[in-house]
Amino acid sequence: MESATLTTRSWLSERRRFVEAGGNTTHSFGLGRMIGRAYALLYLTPEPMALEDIALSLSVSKASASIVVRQLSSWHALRQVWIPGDRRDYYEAETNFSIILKEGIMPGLRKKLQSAGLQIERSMSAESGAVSLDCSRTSEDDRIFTREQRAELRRRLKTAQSLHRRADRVLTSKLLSRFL
Amino acid sequence: MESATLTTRSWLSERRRFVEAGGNTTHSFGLGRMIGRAYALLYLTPEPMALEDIALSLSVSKASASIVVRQLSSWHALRQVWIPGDRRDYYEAETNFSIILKEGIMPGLRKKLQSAGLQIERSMSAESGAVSLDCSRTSEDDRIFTREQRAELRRRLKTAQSLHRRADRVLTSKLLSRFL
DNA sequence: TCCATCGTTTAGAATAAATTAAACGTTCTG
DNA sequence: CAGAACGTTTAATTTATTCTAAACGATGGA
Repeated sequence: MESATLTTRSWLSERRRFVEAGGNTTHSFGLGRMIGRAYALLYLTPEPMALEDIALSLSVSKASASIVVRQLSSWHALRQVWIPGDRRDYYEAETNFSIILKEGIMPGLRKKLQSAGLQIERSMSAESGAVSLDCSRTSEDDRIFTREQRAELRRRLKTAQSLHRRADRVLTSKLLSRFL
Repeated sequence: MESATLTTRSWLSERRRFVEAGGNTTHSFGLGRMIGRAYALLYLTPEPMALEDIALSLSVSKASASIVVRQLSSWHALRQVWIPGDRRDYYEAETNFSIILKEGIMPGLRKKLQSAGLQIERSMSAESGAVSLDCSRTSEDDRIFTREQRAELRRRLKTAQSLHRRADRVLTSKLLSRFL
């Protein structure tokens, strides 16, 4: 064992920078900063970490750590590890990104898209059900649409629906997973 | 022209619901609520709208409308329309989603990914540059990594880098655009 | 030129989100 | 059984974001 086992402090400060960069990345994607910081930390920590270690390393309360760990776990981005003779919960990063993508992120995305798709369908049936009247405009809020405009509306709703379907298909298919 | 030109109020309230749903969707994707509301409004409005119309329809100030319109324009999600004899700026929705995706969203995503990729590279060179020492631990903050752990770190950084590259390739390639 | 009408900027207020300390329930240990 | 060590929940605070009103510069008539 002549060659060595202690990394210099420079590497540790580099890891800190990595952690902050992870936080900035997730934050810029609208996911909050803690998520990226926690995952990045565990990604660059070869041994499992206990909740308190995580909290200390990130300089946040145990409560925050608890929440972020739960979030990451629900995305399959973290795996819980039990260490015999230790009551604490240990976590390590799931390093297989396609698992995180397939099991964690994609389902979440699909769920969000689904509610959008529902609204599109509702609007489509509302549009086709909308009775056209010639007179009796009851308020200023009412608006006139020509026949051509109504046709355009229908066209747009159809386009939106087809986009939605294709997006869902992309998320469902293994195609994207294969690439990532 | 016996058949008619005035949609009932029910359609207009449906449009309002569509607008709110759009807002909720973009909000759930971390983009803020106004973006989705504004785009949805213009998407379901066949004629171009002036800034103030948008503000009134969404019940927000002209300042907010101005900001959100600029944002959407930068994504190529809105097109500016000039109406002769009218000083105001009119906007209409870009209904070709692949343009929005290719010109507006993808470049933004790539830019965000790029800064993450930069950090990965920096960490890789820091890791390989990290000198191993046997003694002279200077502070509690220093940590021991075994040779195996350092190898694992390198492996993980490489994995992250390759994921990053593939993600960038997916965003760059026409593949995704073809599907959407 | 002067006034009215735009769209934008900005500083401050309102709103939403993240974070924490403290209380709580559980589980292990002595 | 009592106490300590966990992780979670909650209510309150802090922080960040979003939104607005007012001021501003620019542009186009009168």
